[in-house]
Amino acid sequence: MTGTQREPLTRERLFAAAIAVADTGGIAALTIRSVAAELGVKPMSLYHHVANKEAIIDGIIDVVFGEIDLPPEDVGWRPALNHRAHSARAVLRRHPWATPFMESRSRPGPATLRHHDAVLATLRRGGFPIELAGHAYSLLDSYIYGFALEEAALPFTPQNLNQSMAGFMEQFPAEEYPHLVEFAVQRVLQPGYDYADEFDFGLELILDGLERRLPG
Amino acid sequence: MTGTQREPLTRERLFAAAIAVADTGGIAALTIRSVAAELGVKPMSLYHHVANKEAIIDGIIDVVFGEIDLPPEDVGWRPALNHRAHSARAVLRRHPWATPFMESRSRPGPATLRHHDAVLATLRRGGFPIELAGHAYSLLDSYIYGFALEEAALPFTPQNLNQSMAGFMEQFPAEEYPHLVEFAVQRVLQPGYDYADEFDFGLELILDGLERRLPG
DNA sequence: CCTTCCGGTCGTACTAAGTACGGCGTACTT
DNA sequence: AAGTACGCCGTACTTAGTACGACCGGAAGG
Repeated sequence: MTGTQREPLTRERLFAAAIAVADTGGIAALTIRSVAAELGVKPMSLYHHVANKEAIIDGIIDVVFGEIDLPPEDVGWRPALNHRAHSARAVLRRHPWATPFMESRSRPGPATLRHHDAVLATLRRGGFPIELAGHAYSLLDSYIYGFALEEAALPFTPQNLNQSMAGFMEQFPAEEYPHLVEFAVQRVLQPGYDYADEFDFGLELILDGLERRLPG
Repeated sequence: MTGTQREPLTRERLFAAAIAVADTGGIAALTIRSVAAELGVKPMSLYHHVANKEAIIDGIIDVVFGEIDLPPEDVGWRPALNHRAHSARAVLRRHPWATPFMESRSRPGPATLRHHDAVLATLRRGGFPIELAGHAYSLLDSYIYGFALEEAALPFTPQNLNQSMAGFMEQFPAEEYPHLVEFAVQRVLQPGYDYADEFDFGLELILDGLERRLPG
């Protein structure tokens, strides 16, 4: 059409555009039309590369899984799982819209399957009996996803914390929720507080507990 | 219109209908039109009771919070938190669509605030210094929500497990994911396996770890 | 070089959903 | 009996997913 040659559309470019849209505007902004616009293309063109919007979600979730580092194989199970947990959290922080979908795809992609396989391998190689490996995986991922969910939901960042907290606490009668107020004043509003720091406490507690439950 | 007198519409009836719709058809089925139909009323009638669809979500999430038992005050912190965790999980199992929204409301309702206040009270009364109370709350809720998210996402139930697993494993070349296959065959497909049982392992591990970190 | 064919893009249009605007009936007040 | 206010709804506009089939440009074959 114009003189500038257009990159040909591919599933990869489509998914990248979809992720860019979701990163910018949240999952609600992810529409067939917005992705098409991001790509400089008309909506119906996407349907030659994906079956429908569901397939786009499937695709971008697998891309997100691919961004998470696999547990390194050259260290013990504990540092390996620690590394993978921090990587997962960093990725979910970059793509906060993704968390609710990570485990909900009925057609997991190859990166997803490879990831799960590698984590199970780490556990088994680390000496976890199969049952304990299942417990450990469930616990770790529940924590990681749950934490990502909470972090994504926080209405404040360390920067705007004071303002949003003030507006927040005007909404309700403080006397009715004394412990909430105590926690806000004595903890959240103290200098240096950052919810992100909570992640390591839970992760280390969980890894401690798993180590303690390892046989032999 | 007809002879049968119609119940007057209220926010409470509206929220109850919305929850019924979501429980039946998932969050995607929750539309202004479907809620109106559930109530035997026309769509625009709802707008006399709520500002918009967001306000309906706000409302039903507060109702869901209200269904969760507060930690009982007449027992120690550990059984109290255990009780509240199981109650939360049971509620989120009943309303699986709710999990991603539980912490994402920028206008939490009274049941939500009361709930958070009561949990903090339990921790503080149990001897948790304020910082540890924050750690504990973040960890517990991350785990509970994360677990609920995973449980809601599982494509199988104990009943249909074998069939869905079989269909599932045909989708990919088994040799590429040996640990996934091992886990499926040696664990998930064994009689008596129920993902729901994983909840207690993690919860007890977390409560153990918290107890261990309590001062004095 | 021209024709044929095909993969990929797009125009049109239908359906579902959120919701703005204003009408209208019923029941209670005075 | 007339006014009034509240709550219900008819209509219609906008955005979104997507079915259907047309169109176009380059590759393949004569």
